[in-house]
Amino acid sequence: MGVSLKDIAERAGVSLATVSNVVNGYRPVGEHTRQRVQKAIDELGYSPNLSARHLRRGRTGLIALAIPELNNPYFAELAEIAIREAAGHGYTLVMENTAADREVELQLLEGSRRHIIDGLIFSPVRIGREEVLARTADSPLVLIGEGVYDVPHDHIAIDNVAASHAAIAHLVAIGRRRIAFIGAAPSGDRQSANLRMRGYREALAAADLPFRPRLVAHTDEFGRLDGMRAMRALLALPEPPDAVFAYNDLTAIGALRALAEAGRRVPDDVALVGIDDIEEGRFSTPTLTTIAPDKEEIGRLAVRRLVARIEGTEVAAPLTVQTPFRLIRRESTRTPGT
Amino acid sequence: MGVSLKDIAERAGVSLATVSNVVNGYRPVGEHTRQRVQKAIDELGYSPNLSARHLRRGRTGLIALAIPELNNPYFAELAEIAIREAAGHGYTLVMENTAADREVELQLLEGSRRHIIDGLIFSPVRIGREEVLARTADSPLVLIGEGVYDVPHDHIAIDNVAASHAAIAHLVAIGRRRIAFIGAAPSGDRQSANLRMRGYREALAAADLPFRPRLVAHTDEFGRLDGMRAMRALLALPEPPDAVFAYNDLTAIGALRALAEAGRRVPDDVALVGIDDIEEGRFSTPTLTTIAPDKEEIGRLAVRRLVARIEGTEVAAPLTVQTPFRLIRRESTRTPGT
DNA sequence: GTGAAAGCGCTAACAA
DNA sequence: TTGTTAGCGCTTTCAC
Repeated sequence: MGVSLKDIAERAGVSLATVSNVVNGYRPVGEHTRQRVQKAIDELGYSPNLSARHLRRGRTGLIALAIPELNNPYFAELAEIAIREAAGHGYTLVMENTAADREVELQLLEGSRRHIIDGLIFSPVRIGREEVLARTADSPLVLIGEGVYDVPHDHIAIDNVAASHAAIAHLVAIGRRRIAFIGAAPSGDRQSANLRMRGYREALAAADLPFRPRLVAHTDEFGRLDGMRAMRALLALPEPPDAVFAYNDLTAIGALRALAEAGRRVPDDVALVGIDDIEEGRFSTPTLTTIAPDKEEIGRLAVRRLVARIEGTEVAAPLTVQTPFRLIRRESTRTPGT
Repeated sequence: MGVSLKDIAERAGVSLATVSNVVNGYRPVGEHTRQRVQKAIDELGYSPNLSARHLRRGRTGLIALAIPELNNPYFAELAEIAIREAAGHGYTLVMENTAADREVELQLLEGSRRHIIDGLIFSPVRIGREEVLARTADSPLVLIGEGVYDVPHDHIAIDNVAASHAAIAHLVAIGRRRIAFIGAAPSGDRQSANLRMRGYREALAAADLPFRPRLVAHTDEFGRLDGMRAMRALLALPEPPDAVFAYNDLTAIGALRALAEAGRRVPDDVALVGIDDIEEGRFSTPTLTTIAPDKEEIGRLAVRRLVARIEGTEVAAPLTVQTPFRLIRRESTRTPGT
């Protein structure tokens, strides 16, 4: 199986250590020696055996990104950024799909992959503070998304309550009064749904609008189908909403479809705002107004902080970083006269 | 760093080899011994160090899935299936994004990850038969998608020419005569685009329709934006098409948006068919008629054949497997009276 | 049925 | 600036 350091050493007439130093640059190597070694490497086509390196170093060069749904374009876009950033630091990123399953999330925390990954970027949805605190694995952990705070780990997230606020404020500003929320979690165990719900209620209160429980649609999951069903239910109300704030763009897209099927005009009859700024929302008809998190920043920061922890270059106490977001107004809230 | 075999051996009062055999089951272990060892494993919380195991065995337990765009939901859906299947075989799947870049594809073939992966599932778009034949890496390779045939590797794909045929035949059947194709590759180096183009021409000929070069729209990439631009160009023609066959669902979605912006009705003015059956097309307005490959089958089969090659259980000559596809008719071709 | 020991390829401590 | 060597944790051959 392939060319080893030893082969190179023999070919170049030097010791193993010297070849290793040419490859890794830990200590200086004479110019003449370096060239001979490099020549041997090129000729024989050497590449280091990572298993051996990692066995020795105690690290694998792999980091994991655990997300609740690979199918959600938001996470696919985030993953793409994280993969690129990880590669830039010499790490390979492996994706773990938790499928928003509590058991899978717990296993991940317990270090089911302990020996294969150096660190974990984790977007938990079914577990909370207690479970994270009870974590037994000892490799670095960076949390992304919402839901778990006050734990001794770096955490990158947008301010969900503020984001919801901004969405509702926008709907209020264009004159809507019966604003529905799609995507409340059924059992309350989905933290981010709770936060967005809280922002919804706070913003309603701030605008002096009554909170109407019937305008809150619960969903099991947060995909297109869930959004569509929820919207149908809202449309069946005696007094349907004139605006909808959806948990994410995916449920908003589903709502859009339900509205089209029901023959409602968007935004004239019902205005619509989502969260995530997935590309799909820039091409739907109508295009979708959304709260855009800075995915680039989230992905990059998460990887950077994780790598810093792994390599011990970061020693400061774990930080919770709020990344910026902005409202992107598109056709789904572009009403005449506003 | 963790509990090792040695710790277990000491605790249970047996040799390393015995513990290894309890863990791996390569040779029988006495019942009494097994229990003592198992007890020690449970108490100490042992899990094998994979780097060490892999160094010894010469394998890493990692397989890679290299795709041209993680952002394309088709590949995200495929990846999800492949990850699940790989896990079922005890492998971890890492995703490689080639970004449809020829250089990246070549590096992959040369085994840039030689020592980190046991095998590769590869969806090439910029390279052809020669490059695959010149491959230097020696780990197993399974090709998916179209473009490279007659190479000594397993290959899973749908019959692209037939798929295009089916799409065009459907458009002809609902009475369309000026059928455009969106997604011809500019330089001809994108194999699958060429194949779909071929199917398009053949099907036109079979229906006694003239091939009109002006109805063929070239695109640089194959995303929503590309589809939108191409559609705009087609609409600017003196005699625009009455139907469009798009390279994939993503370009079709872009085309749909261009049609909406231009105020054209779909399917009344222009009917539309894509390929891939991504979920987005089930929720767009109108919903998108598509050629649906059997993603489940493709993902599962690719992983299975790769694992079989890695583990040497498959010794038969490499096979090209054509997986089934079917036309799913939705609103974008649902015309009155057909 | 069980044990002893070699060695996978590499890094790093120590020596020269 | 370069070389020697121990040992990371595991599997596997050979011996008992």
